[in-house]
Amino acid sequence: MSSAGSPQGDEPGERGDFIRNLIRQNLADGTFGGRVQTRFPPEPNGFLHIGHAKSICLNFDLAAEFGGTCNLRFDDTNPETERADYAAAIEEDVRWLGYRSDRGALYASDYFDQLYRWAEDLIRAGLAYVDDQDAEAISENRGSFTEPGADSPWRNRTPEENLDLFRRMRAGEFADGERVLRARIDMAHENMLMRDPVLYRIRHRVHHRTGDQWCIYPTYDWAHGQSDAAEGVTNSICTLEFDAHRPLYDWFLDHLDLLGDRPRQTEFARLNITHSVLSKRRLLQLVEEGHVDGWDDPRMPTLRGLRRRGFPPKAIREFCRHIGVARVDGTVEVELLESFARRELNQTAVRRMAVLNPLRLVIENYPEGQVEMREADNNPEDPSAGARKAPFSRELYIERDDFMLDPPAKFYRLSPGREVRLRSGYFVTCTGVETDADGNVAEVRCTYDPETGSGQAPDGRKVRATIHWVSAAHAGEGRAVLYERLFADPHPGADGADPMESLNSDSARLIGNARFEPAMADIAPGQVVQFERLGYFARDPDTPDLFHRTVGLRDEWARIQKRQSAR
RNA sequence: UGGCGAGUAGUUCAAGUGGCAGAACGCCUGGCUUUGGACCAGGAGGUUGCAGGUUCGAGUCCUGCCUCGCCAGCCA
Repeated sequence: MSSAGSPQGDEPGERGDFIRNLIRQNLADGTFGGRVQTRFPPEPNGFLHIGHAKSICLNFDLAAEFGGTCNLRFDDTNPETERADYAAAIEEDVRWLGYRSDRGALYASDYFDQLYRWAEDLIRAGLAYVDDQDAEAISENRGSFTEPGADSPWRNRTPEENLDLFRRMRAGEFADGERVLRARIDMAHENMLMRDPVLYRIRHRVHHRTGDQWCIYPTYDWAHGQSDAAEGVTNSICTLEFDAHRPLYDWFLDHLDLLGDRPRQTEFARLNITHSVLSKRRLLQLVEEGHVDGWDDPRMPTLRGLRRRGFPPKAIREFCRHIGVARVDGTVEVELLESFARRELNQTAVRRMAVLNPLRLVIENYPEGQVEMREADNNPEDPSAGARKAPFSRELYIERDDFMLDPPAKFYRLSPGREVRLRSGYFVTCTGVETDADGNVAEVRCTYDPETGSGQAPDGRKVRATIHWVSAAHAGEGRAVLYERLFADPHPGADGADPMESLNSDSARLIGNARFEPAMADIAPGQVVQFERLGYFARDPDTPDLFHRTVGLRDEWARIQKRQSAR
């Protein structure tokens, strides 16, 4: 079955994206002895977002599809920015997304000893040297895109001298920035990254795992490939900006004494989403400037934000599989993510009636004081979800939007003289309204047809609309937040603009006086429920009376209104 | 300015190694329905960045050009 456009297939021999094709080819020619091992390597210096999810899903799915393994490995080579609590949060988020690292959490810092030994090997081979130049001088002597760099005056030190100096660096004899260890490659190389890259820098800093054991720390380039090799990674998958690092990645591994195969780096395009930003810097700015309530604000594209918002992990996984991988930068429409949330939630979320903007409805011919329990399916898509009972009485609340005194064309809901169905209740016909001093509709009057309790009229007459309701005397009260796009512009910051300029000032609208049917009490903290006809809402984990709108239902009437007003 | 990477419906991706340019989301029509939801059926939407060339035949191969992204941290 599926091939084009649905890369989630795991049938061998099926065509797919360039990464899967590569792995299949490796498998066929025995490159890694039939092994497939990947890794997800975040730096523990912030929270994971939907862009990371793409990488997580790719790496773990690849391993699962080809019978391999995938590890979570923290790239913790820079003690200045990293923290243990970030690492813990990342582990939690990966688990929440639905993946388990095959060997628990691994750390680049676990390889500091091995990395150090490899560095000494390189020095002994005359391929690395200690440079006394400061950062500014190194930068100046690197040259430019069009001009070659200049050799450091310390480039030709003997291996003995380099070894001595490097050991003294490690022993703490020098201050931060006083010396670095550099690879001895080619200061005129057309790839700037090959112009004697820095391997170690001095940082007298406490590391969140190794404490004060080290005062020299490996750079990303020196640590990454070797960490991959150390743990047996076959396919090291990273984003496009590391493309230029690949020759370096290979150079190091080619000049070291490895136990196993040389891992292979492959790059793919990172994810962008419309009406959002994903750079760490912008996300941090949103939090620090108070545009959102924190890293787990439901408007944030962080996994914690999406979780609080009610996005099911499965929907995120399916989304990531659907968008596939390529080497072209692009921006996915946020509507696609939402459509995956709807698809999943439609199958799994229980239904409840909630009225967000209450309008009193009085049924004139329904006996005062009478209450009957109406049965309603928990989920029409899933009979095994059972049913609940909702109290029905003479005075109800309906949605203010479901009534119009003077209805325009194509408005099928309640209006004077018109009959509609109350969901899981009876047919009612509007007989009139009560208005307040300002002439606003304060209450709608109607009569009900006791013969329509089955949902159908015995005489076969039809109604065009079914609306939701709650019994006024039995309703619970609560609050709901309606979210819109955080950024009004689909591409915030495009053409050099400041993304913050397009912040949507109305991205969170609080509804303070929503009314719920009593069975809303069954909804657990964090659980997502469908408010019938309105959308999916997640009960806040900490504030039980608060619901976050995950995503609305498709709204045909809203679309008609939009079209009419556009005319 | 040098190097590398990339250009296929609005968007994201497909289209063994030259053989009828497709899917999903979005949009439009219709059907069905106790959610104007879901579901079902259909439709619109393409000069495959541009210009040449090779070939019976080019999204795919060749040449030139254009546009976009990344690279001059002791960040990752």
